[in-house]
Amino acid sequence: MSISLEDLARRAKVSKTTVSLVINGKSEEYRISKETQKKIQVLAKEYNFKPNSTARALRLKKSLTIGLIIPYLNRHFGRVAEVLEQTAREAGYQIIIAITDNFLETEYDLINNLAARNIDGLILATMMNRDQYFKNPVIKKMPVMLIDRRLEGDDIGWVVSDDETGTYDLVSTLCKEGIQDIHFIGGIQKLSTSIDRLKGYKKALRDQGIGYDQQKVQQTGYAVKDGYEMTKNIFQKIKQGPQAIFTSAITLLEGLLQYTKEHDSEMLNITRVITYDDHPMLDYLQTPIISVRQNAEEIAKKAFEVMHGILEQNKEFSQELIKPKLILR
Amino acid sequence: MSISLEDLARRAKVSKTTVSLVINGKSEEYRISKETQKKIQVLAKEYNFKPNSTARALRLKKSLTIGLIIPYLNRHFGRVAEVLEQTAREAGYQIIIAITDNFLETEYDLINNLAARNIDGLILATMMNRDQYFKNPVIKKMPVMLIDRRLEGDDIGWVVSDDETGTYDLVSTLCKEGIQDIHFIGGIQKLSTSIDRLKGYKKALRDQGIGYDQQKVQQTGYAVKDGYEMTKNIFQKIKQGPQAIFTSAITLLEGLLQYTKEHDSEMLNITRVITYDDHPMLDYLQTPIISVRQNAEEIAKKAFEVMHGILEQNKEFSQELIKPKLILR
DNA sequence: TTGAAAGCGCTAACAT
DNA sequence: ATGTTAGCGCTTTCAA
Repeated sequence: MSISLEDLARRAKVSKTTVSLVINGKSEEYRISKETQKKIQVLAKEYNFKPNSTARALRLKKSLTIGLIIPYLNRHFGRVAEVLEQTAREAGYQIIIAITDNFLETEYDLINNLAARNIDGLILATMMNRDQYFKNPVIKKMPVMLIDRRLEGDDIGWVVSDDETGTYDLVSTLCKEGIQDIHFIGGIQKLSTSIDRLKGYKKALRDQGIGYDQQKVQQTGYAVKDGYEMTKNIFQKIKQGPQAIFTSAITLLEGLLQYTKEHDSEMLNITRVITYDDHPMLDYLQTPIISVRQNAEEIAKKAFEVMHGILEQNKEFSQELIKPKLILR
Repeated sequence: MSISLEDLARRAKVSKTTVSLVINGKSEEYRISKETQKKIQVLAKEYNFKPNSTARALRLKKSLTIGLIIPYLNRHFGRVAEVLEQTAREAGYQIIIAITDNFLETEYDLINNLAARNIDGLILATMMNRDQYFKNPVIKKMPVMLIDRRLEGDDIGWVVSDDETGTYDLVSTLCKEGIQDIHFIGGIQKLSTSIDRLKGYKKALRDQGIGYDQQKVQQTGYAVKDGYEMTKNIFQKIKQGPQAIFTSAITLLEGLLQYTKEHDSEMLNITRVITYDDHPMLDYLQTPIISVRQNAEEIAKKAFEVMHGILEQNKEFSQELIKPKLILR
């Protein structure tokens, strides 16, 4: 710990007030004499004085800290966190990250936990629904921006990928190759990511004049093993393999690849695969897999920008759809 | 902000002390009556009371916060961060993450930055050398554990993968397949990861009776484009392709794959590839790539355990080598 | 132009 | 078995 403001005041033979004013750049406003300023600044440098941020936070009831709650630190969220951290730091804010593993109960815990740490705002990839969201006592009292998953209504701020359009483009591309039989492997049904991606899928089929078949849609969860099981279900029903499968997340794709590898890799010569989320390694697979890359950087920057506006400029929250990028293969 | 301890005391019609004791689990020690305990606990739950951690930190001069400085949040470090976060939280600690992108200057900035936030300890994947490390004024005054990269000497605590053995096993495996011509594509030369991996490579060759050829070793950096360039160098010298290439990190492997894909993917039918670091997608590449998976979970847990021991039990730092796992393909 | 003092929410030594 | 009180380091109102 470096020396305290009081120590510094004593050595400079002035009051705490004066030191505080100088340190916080309010010398002009309070007309502290040049020489007093100088004296304090020199001593501050000499003793490497840094105001104790804990005391400051307690007094100001502002911690210059923003909480980030996400399901995991995989490629996409890892990148979001990385960029958010850097963007925030440049603006003098600290990000603290907490991981839910997609458990609602964990999310509740973490929200309380972060709130107790006096975060000024929260950026959140939530498992809650609208009801749960508005019932949460912490959420009610704190600026919140959702990322990744949005909730209905114009009274909640969010920055998410344009999942519907992304999926629409992806599925349409395939349809235009003449493929009609496209199975949908999805994640957690109630999340907007799932809802919007399914919407895009349906819309693409409709626009291409292809009938929608409920039987071809499965949504059990985002884990690798979910992808594995859903793939299994498809191949057990259609022995010769379907024309195509869409996976709604990279983890589900992993499950699919695992299943086909364990069983009959040749299947992927017949079955075309497309996926939401991208990964550089996809470039090097045997099977060409078309994907959609979410713009993690843009999402992070925008989310911070809006949060910053709320905290420091009394701005309103807003809702932002970020275009993902189709990666043809 | 939730209600304060004082509020709670007022509602329970007891003093702050009593509430504090009950909340902090010292009821027995101070023989608070069962009914008082009950009363307070019920009210605490009812009002969702969480002690203000800023105030607590100020009073105790402990922030219950540990800084984590790493180069990026990729797969390996992302996993380390994830596990560290969860482990720490269970012990009542908060992790704050900062990203250097492998720039020494950024690292210095971040160290100062975190220090001003009163972190109790620092877990650090450093770019510093021994000299720089001991000269740093912040480092001198704070418990520090290195991860990923170690520094020489027994006066610094660290938890890192056993890079030498990992590489040794990897290279030996290949040698035993009868392959003798193995090129080494490495990262930032001065880091222990590079030094130890090169050591393992040399030792494996020696033990297999294969001569070491300086010409076959390149180490320019850990970026994807470094991997690309180093691969290019090899293939431009050896038109028909070398027998094998070892890449010292997954990013370098990506560079290699990119080069071979852009040029002549057939090359990988001749050239065997092995890599430090693993990725699930490797299972699905055409070319079977043997890899070494670092035990991110173990590294994170151990690093926290040691740090926790230092902070709360006056234990000494220690040095821990964590065994990575060979993944045959 | 500067200082005194209150108070942010909590813990713990000391009292009762 | 529980209460009183000082004080952690800082900012800010009010006073001088």
